[in-house]
Amino acid sequence: MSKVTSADVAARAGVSQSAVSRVFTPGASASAKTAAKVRKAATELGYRPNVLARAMVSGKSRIIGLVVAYLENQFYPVALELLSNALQKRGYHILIFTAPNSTEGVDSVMQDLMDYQVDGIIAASVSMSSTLAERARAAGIPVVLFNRAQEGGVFSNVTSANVTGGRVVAEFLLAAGHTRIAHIAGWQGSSTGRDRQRGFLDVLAKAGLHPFATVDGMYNRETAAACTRQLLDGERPDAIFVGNDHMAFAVLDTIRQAGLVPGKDISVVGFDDVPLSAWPAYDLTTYRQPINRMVEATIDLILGQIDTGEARPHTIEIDGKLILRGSARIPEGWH
Amino acid sequence: MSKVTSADVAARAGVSQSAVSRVFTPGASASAKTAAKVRKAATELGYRPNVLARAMVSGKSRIIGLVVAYLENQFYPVALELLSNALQKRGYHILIFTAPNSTEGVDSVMQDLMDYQVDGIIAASVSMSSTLAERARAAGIPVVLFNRAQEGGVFSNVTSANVTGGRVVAEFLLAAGHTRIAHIAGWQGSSTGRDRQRGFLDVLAKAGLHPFATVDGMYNRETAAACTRQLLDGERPDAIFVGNDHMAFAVLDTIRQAGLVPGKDISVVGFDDVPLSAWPAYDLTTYRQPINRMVEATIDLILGQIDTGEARPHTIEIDGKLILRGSARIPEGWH
DNA sequence: CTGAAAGCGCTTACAG
DNA sequence: CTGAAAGCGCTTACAG
Repeated sequence: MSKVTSADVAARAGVSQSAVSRVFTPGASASAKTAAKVRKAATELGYRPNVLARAMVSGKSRIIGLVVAYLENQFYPVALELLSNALQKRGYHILIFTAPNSTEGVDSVMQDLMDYQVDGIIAASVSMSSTLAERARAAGIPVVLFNRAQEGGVFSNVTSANVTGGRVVAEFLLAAGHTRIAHIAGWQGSSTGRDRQRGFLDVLAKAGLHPFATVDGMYNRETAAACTRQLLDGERPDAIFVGNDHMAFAVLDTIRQAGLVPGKDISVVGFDDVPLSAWPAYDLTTYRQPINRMVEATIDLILGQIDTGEARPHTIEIDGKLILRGSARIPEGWH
Repeated sequence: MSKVTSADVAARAGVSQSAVSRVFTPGASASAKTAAKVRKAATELGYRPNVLARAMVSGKSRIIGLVVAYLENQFYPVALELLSNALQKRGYHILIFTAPNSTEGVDSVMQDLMDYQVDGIIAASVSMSSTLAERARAAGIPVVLFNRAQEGGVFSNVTSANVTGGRVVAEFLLAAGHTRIAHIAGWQGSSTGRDRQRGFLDVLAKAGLHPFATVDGMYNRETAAACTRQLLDGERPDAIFVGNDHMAFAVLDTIRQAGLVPGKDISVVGFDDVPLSAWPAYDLTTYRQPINRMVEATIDLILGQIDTGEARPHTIEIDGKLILRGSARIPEGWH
């Protein structure tokens, strides 16, 4: 019940309250003798500095707000864990906000976040209004969009090379000799969904090939499964590029339920390379988003902006890589 | 850059700073006229109360610390999302700490957590020392262990009926006529791993059956896969009870790689019923932990203790349910 | 209902 | 190096 304060420690150690504070402030000046007395008293009393009080006066909460939506998609728990570990190592912690998918929802959540005086905000897989951007800027809080870009360049963002990824997948499927290539796209309300689709269709067009079909899978399992059932009805595609792995699993399930064999009867390629993609049950060929490097870049960016106080928007795009597995026919010479 | 404070709003509205505070404090008294003036000024200035300052004086941060470890196991992201949503709805937010698996690691993380003056702590899938328990109690911070029990009853905890679950699985496999039943157990350093195993072996023993083998899978994919390969070498078990779904997926993968068919050549039963278990690629028979009810109970418990200030340890155990799918032979009369 | 004032637990110039 | 004092942005008795 008893909160031990620096004054309590000061009294017991026979020094001033300021002295106690200095001993617990890295870089502050305190004699070895004072430090020893203070530490002893602190230990005896079980004293630990109140981070909130420190945050109030220093203006630094050492809290990073994280807005996250699709936790069913394994990409995000993985990112969350990496982010949290790396931040913890640097003395920061994550205050988590699960956001509804709408811009208004995100805005209200972001507002909440700012009320906590977070030092920075990482928004994973969400978009937000420019009003909010203005507020964050006014408050001097750096914001980084993770795995999502934004029109107008008001926010910093870290993504993989989505357009290139889409292109590579198209080249891969073309090289394998596929001619009836469908695309179950990522949500077209998101930059990732649009960019991957754009790169993909671009290459197809250049090759003079019309896509067999292009539909919005909404980054949703059920939608993707329904789309697949429809595609399988009648004349079938011989390949499907799916906007992310999470949907691709549903596509593979549906294909198998139709009695077809992925990689033989029909090639399937995903996007992300979440851990599950490598498990034998799916063995999914997919374009890897280098999540480790995306997380590092995000952390460097946001901590850098917190340290320097400079918050100009940066755009970072990290190269991905096609990972060849069993769900798609492999063209000669690819590996 | 400019932080707008209640004093700024007061100046613009022509009232005292206390009046501004009251307008933003639910339940405090302020005339409609004052409230209107204040709200107008606040909106114009973009004022929002500083949650940290409020926390300092009220002693309530409205932050719940969450300690979590195994985010690869889908059970935890799901729990995290449910927890976060429910808490957000009640005006609380989650400060997240990813913990190493050791007791010391957890202790240091918990200490960090308490420095943030969290109102309560939820520890998912981790154990911690009784020293820490003492500290939390001294600080008046309620702690709830989620999906883990603790010796000595110092902490509150919410689990499913793990012993019963183990028993039910054993009865199920026995009823299906299996006689060479192996157990790849959950980590024996955890209460869940031990309890499930105990219930399971208990029923087998009462039926006069020796388990075909019992090994510790450590809640780890690779370990579980290695154990499975070993079990498949030579005379095989005809059924395997796996300590959680996360391991069971590796077991199913391994069985298939050996050219065997789960549910026909060998029955596999997991524990948890994570979303992936229902996907056709795995179609895993498993004992469901009712995660929604576990989350509700956890939140009721911790918010209740925060409100009342009473923090006696409570132990809550929630009934689970066996979910029948294709990975295990179904005995007559079961459904 | 409302304002002046104290105080939450710290950090940080300012003198010494 | 060290202490006294101001101040971070609020809430909350206390008078009126």
